[in-house]
Amino acid sequence: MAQSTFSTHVGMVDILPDEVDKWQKLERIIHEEAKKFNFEEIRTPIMEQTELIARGVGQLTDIVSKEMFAFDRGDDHYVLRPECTAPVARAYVEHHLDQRGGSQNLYYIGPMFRAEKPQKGRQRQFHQFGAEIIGAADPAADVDIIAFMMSIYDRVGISNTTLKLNSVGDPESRKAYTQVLKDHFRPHLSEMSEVSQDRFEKNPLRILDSKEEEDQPFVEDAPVITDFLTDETAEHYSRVKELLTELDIPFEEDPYLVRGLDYYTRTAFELVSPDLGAQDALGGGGRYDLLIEEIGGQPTPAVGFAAGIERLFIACEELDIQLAEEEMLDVYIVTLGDEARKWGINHLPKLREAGLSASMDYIGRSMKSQMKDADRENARHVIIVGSHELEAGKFVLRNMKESEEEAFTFDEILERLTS
RNA sequence: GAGCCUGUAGCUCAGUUGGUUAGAGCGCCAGGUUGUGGCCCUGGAGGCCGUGGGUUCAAAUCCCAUCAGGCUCCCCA
Repeated sequence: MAQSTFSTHVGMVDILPDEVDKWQKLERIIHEEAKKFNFEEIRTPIMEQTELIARGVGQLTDIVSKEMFAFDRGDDHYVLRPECTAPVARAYVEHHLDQRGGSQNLYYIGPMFRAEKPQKGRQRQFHQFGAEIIGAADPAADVDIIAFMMSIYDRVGISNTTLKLNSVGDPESRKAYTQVLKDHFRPHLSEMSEVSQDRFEKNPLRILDSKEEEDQPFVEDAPVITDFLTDETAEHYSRVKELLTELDIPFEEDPYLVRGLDYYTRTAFELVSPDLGAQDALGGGGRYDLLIEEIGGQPTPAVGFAAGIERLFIACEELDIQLAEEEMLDVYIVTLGDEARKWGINHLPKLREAGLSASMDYIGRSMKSQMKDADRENARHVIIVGSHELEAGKFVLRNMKESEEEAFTFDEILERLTS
């Protein structure tokens, strides 16, 4: 690889012209699906106050404790947002969006930042799309969020995914469960991994997430949270499952699914794909009924999801899904000589005003090269302009797909191309 | 943050036990066609062999370090 003077920071990648088509296509799909599901887009700043993320995401999470890009400027603490749920919740509280009436159905697309060691499907600047329903406690909202998420993968054509589902309880059920869980692990603690021993104090639920071999025997026969849910939360959970079944959205219950962010309550879900390797989560989310209050708003139930765009593209590649369609150029003007070139420069705007995409050579290439360039740009038509044409006032219009050509006046050409 | 693997042209990759001016395909530029793309033919440009150090008469090749990427772990999207 040639050494260039500057390069991107580790884990931050350029999205080059050749790949940008698929980004635009995916964004279009997301906007269209959002419209169908009646979600409105929200765009929040890329930087937030560090305290918001710390409170919202959770002080003890990896994201906050070791993965934040944060800096101070004067008395202000800036952080590059590592996720977008806390920012959206912040905007909801700050701008009193509850006053718009009803629940707020919001979605976003944008870059997030986490200072992790990069690997496939994991970058320091990565992109997520996601949605939140704020102000609705009904299980129907949980299911609508999941349906919205799934509809995007359906549109893209990624179908071999597994939706994992769990309920992580409310504070009351979690308290009871945590007690039982600790009692379960305590006698074996010395035989368990260091991380798990650490989590035992900080967040025992996360031990269930452990992939350490020595932990497996104890995780396998651990009690499950779903046995300790309060009546209300259990009812909520079974209602979510009923609705998913009614909507023909297949899911797998995973009693050990624990989300890594502290704000989740009740419903938790994750969409995994066998096409992704180690980083196999396409997206995930859940209910977070405590977050809005935690960051200073009124107690407000909410549910949301976030999904990784780069991971979606990796899955597409594995499945041979071509997202981008070929870009076409309506007209390419091939010019021979200075007079022709002037003619071209003068007539390009007329083509564009007529709503056509139009281009020409600016670097004085041979006719053959200009034709090749037109071909490369996927031009539907080429207008050939040389001294003969200028004298006759008729220009060769070549249809590149049919390989047919005929001479017309410029007005006739406009007429033919726009009709 | 830890372990393992890999860095050669814009891209994908050859390069023998260390041995002259480091190769191919694709792409790019040009010519074959005094004014016609795709196919074909010919030619050309393009490499500090990731970077720094070491061993050696001699290093893309061996050794060390470092950086970057990949795979696991961790974590998550």
